[in-house]
Amino acid sequence: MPHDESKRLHKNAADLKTLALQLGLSQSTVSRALRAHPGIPETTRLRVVSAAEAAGYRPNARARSLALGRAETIGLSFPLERLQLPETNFVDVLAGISTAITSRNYNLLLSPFQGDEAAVLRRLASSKAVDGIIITRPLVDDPRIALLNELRLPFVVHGRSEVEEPYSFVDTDNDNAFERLTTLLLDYGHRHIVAINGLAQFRYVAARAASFRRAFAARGLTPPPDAIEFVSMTEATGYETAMRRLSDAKRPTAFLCGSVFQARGVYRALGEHGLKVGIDVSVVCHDDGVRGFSAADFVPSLTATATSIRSAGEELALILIDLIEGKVPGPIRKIMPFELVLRDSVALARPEP
Amino acid sequence: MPHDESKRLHKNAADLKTLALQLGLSQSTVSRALRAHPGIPETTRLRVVSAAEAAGYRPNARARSLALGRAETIGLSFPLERLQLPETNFVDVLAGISTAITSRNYNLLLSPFQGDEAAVLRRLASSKAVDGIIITRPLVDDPRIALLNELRLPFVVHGRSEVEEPYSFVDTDNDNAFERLTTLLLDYGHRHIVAINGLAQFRYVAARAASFRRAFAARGLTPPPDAIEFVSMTEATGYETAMRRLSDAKRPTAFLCGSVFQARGVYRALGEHGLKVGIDVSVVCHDDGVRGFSAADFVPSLTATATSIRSAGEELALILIDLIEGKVPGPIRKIMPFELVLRDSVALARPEP
DNA sequence: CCGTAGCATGCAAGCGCTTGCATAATACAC
DNA sequence: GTGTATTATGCAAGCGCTTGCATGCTACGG
Repeated sequence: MPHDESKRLHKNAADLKTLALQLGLSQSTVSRALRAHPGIPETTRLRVVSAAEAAGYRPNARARSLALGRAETIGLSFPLERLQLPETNFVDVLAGISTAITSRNYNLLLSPFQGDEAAVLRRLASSKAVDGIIITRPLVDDPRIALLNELRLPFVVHGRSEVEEPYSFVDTDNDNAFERLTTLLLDYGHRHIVAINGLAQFRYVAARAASFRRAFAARGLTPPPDAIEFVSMTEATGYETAMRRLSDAKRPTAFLCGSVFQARGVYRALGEHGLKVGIDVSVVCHDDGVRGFSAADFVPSLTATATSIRSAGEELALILIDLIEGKVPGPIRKIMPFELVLRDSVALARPEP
Repeated sequence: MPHDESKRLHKNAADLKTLALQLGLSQSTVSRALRAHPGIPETTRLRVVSAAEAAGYRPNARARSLALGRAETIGLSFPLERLQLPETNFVDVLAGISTAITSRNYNLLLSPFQGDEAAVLRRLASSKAVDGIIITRPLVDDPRIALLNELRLPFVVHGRSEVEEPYSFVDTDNDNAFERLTTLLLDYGHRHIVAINGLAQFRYVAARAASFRRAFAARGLTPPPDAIEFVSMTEATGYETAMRRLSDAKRPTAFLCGSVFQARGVYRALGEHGLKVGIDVSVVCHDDGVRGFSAADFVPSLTATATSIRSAGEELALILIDLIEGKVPGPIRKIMPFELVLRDSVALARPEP
């Protein structure tokens, strides 16, 4: 360390001990004054605080978290690919989480993983690197929930699972949104609707499929078994699926998409078939409010159930922090609201030829 | 804590002490065995390691970092907006960093901020929350570099600055890439080229402008002063700029874009003017390899200097970790390679009418 | 003027780990 | 069998903070 002396030239109090020394007080008093503990008279507190400020003192987070048993840090565990795929709403969730932790003065530890997520969660828990964790994309029957309960690490799930275990979550209102979208198309006279859903292993996909059928059932109808397509949430699959279904013997009159990415593919497929969206064929969609993919910007603009996945991210982090700090008791369940925004992509179904 | 006893039911060794007790060894020996210190016989080491594994023991990261003075965590400080903007290569950098820290077994602490970055850096440094930090988007004369040197916090900059201070960086080869792109257009006979550059406050923008002029100078030419446009890196500004310049009295024959986002806007503007890319007007671009925005996928495909900003992210983290661990000495400077990929967006300039 | 309540502050243990130094045990040369 | 290397392990002091408990002091009623 060639510059060791220069460090001492700044009369910065690097630690509590020297700060206490400078003030002629004990570490305990200084520590308590800085944390505004009751029993410390206001005058001392002010004296200590201003001395700390002048010295540029900040408590050592490592020592503090060891003594306190809390690190004021939350973790986010996610498969590395979610940052690599072009079409992902993950970044928006991350932005929401970032906003929340900034406002609550927490830190965010990113835990990307490849392969075994359980191992990552175990490591995070037993190494006490974080006070709690956010997990995403739960499966229908997700083993991580039981694991985290067993590890006694506070956690919040983005989405729901079917497990019996108690857990906190923030989820999109899939049930109502998809029922609403389906009902809208039915109202407009559509009966031959293709729902482009996500991959069946995720719980929200099942929920959406059920809502779709429920909307039909509410009018005494039953959609044909092939009405729902279970494919990934990308433009490419939206395109391929639409292309395939448009060459069905009986062409669908409407498409319901799970994401704006898929909807974009559907628009393209319709264009290639020379069909006009909102005239020849109707399209509706669920819109998570992903940056740069607004349903409002589609041409023609896309009727959609709008929600903010960014707000969901904020909510996730806020709930987790409340849980960690014991401000709220048991499992918190939060369903994010949505609204149906009517735009130009839906027309009355043409009478059957 | 209602479940306190159940914790003890698992005979997991929660800490070194109990693990040592179980093994009939001292904490020192167990600690050294786990870290494979020399002087610990192989047989003891194996015994300890397997016992630790069986007990599911993992060292407490908080205690470890306090004792060690290192947290095996790096920080990434960035303005919150960079996660909110739709058109950003930041996520790709993040993906690269994530990959690298996973492979080196480090953690990544995200420090989004709004407003005063210097305060964030100060906090990060004096609270010892991270061992080092990555900063991005340096200004021509960036004060953060001096600050971090003063704080003695290891850091790496994504990009370069003009400051005298020593610092490590990873940067795109802006100089050669833009000279190469400009030369290509000049080779094809273009003289009336509009370069759509970034905002002038960033150092890379200045470098790119200089390279553009240098390519002209190499043939004894000088571009007109309005040849370079300093605008943000978005589709919208690419579009607006191109629209504006296409109605110049003398229409440009080629556009050189700083990012694929801008190039996308230029394509759209040309389309609206009824001009064919690669026939009527040529377009070249620098392509950072941003997810989902490949120059190869443009129609017609876009000639570009290709680099991987994701690899740059990896490099950033690897260098920072080497710096932290003292594996490399002073400032490391790394310029990422690129290659010029010829595609269909460039044609010979039409002879002047 | 004494006793005691209450206020301001300090002592010291402890959070769980690392590590310099010491010590006990063994090996080997003579 | 003694002396010295060498090997295997342990002791205890920190890392910088928090906090339960103790202590000295002032103030006030009687």
